Amino acid sequence: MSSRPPTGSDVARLARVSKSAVSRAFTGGVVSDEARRRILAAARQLKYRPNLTARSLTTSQSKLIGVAITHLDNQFYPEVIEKLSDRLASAGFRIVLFITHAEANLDPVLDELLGYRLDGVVLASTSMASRVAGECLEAGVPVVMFNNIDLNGRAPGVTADNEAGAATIARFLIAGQHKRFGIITGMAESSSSVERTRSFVDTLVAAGMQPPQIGYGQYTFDGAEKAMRAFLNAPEPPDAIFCVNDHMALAAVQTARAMGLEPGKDVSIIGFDDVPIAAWPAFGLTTYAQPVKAMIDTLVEHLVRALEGRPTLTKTTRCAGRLVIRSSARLPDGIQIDSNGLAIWPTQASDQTS
Amino acid sequence: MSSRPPTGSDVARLARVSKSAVSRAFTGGVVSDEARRRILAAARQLKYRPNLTARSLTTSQSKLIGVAITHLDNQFYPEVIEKLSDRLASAGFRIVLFITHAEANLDPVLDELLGYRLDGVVLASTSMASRVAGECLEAGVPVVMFNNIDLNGRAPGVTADNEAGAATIARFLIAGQHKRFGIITGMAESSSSVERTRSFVDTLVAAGMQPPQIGYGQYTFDGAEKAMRAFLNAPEPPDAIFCVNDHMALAAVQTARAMGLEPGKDVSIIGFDDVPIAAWPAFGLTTYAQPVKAMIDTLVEHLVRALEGRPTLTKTTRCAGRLVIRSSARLPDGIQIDSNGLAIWPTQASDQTS
DNA sequence: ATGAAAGCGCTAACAT
DNA sequence: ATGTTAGCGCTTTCAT
Repeated sequence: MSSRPPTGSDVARLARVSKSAVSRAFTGGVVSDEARRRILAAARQLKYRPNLTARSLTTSQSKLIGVAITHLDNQFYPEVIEKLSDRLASAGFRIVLFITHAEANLDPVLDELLGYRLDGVVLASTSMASRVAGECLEAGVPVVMFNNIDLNGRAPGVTADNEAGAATIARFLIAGQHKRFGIITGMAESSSSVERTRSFVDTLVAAGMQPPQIGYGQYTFDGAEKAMRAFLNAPEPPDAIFCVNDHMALAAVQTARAMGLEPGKDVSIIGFDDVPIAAWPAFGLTTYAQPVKAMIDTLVEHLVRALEGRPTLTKTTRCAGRLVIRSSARLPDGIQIDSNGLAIWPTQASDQTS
Repeated sequence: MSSRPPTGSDVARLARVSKSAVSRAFTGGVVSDEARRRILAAARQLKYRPNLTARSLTTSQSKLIGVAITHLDNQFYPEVIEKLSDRLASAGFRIVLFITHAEANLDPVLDELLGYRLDGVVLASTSMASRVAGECLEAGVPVVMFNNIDLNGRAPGVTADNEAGAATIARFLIAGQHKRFGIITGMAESSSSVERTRSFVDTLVAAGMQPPQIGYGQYTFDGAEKAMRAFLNAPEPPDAIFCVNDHMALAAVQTARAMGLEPGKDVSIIGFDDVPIAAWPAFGLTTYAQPVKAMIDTLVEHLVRALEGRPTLTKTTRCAGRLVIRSSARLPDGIQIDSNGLAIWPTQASDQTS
């Protein structure tokens, strides 16, 4: 059935114009109204669509953005991908997906990543992100890091304001009269985890509190559960626990319940992300919401800037989020409720570039 | 920095061979060991990688598979995408993502979908899937439907065995001595929803039960919650409710609890999918597990077959899943527990092509 | 405003 | 085994 998709030449012949005229008609060039009419008619008749692959060969623009990401089981990322896809689509770009499993050998992935002559690459929490970023940059492909920083400081990035977020959480917990703190961290090489952890610890200590006990959750449900059990079985269990992402916080909430403790009452648990299910009645997770929309906007801005050849920043933009107060952590006195029915804890604004 | 990526000619020149030799070296053609050595050395030195775009122009194979999907908020799809990406990657294909929001105008999407000369397209629960399938097929692009059927019966597809699943659920509920049934459906145009609903109703009626009350959940959390409230506030509320996917079943569980009812005790709720969080302690959702792995394998098989020009089936393959029994629905007597600690309800095998 | 011609980087006959 | 040649389908000078 599929003889061969029609080409621009086919259309040109039928419309009795040159190939160039067809090209112009489809790329917004100058064509007389009469010619355009004939071309469009011929194109419709033949069901012609410009071959984007051929176009990209001449324009050296693929209109394709690579997105590298590890596992989608953290609810946060599907959300990010969906929003990113939308924003990029309206700018005429499509996403080529690279789901990387901390593979031993990066080279095949790199060959593809660079072979497709993608217009840009987004590196979201990929293992070996800095190495990949370096190679892309060397090949002249713009890179933007997402919730992740280039250790070599060459690629721009966008993250939530991890410092402010973790500090806000610490202060909220202190204000709630908690005395013994715990933290469940993510992967050791994750900058998000590191930054949130450091800020949480620093804020606690600066306020004269004991530094928190540390559990290593590896960003997994099971890891968080294990860490939580260790906390709660200890002689002096923490009464306030910060999990560096919601996925683990949700695990912590359930583990606490399984051990007969009611989150928000017997023990306070706070997460980071504000994934959709954090708001579910079964959890009511208090968490620091990442400003996904703002982050994506910034990300796309970086990308577009680089694409237009404008000088690309190599800074990491940190977007301020906000603490969404629900029921998994005990409230301090004097909390306000906003118009959405969400409690809002005053947090100093911070949306600067650092 | 980015002068211009090196081309095969650059490598050829440096290695003092012809372009074709370089091409052969990178595509597994015949080259003498000596030549290959020089070529590879030159390539490494120049950091050369074949331009996949140019290659696809000559081979008319892009090694790109389009995946169209609506919203990722149903936990089931991230899982599918991840597994699909893995399987395709090992066959040398990458995914180009098309997240479609029931848009008014499909044409721009189609122009892209077909413009990239994708090697194949997967249509997963997209609105207008049949229309899109038709256009792709006409353009000579292989299409496989996922959990969705081509109304015109031209594209092959793979789904879970919805009939068997819903029937198993109905029988399980009947065996559990339930008397009044309810069902919360998805979108009216979703074949999965339609098939599951029909089979559930038919099985109930064939067993001499009253047909279920119907709630329209639209596949959304809010829709399911609303339907659930209507059920439970009625004078004669159902004591057993089947939600055609887990996303809604999870909403139903929480709604029941909010109304003071304990799922599995006061009311039975069963879902369909077995998304990861269905297994979380907070839910313990009894649900019919879609055999994702088998489905993906079959899907990729269809794709590869079409790609190799082998005669493509236009049948829909229905993969048998299994009922995973947890705590959200009252147990019949005589249930067995398998080695995973999951209860297994005997279900007749069914993995045929229909 | 339009067409002719060149070329993007690659592979695939077709020689040799 | 290797090189030469001719495209793949498009955009883009450059003339006219």
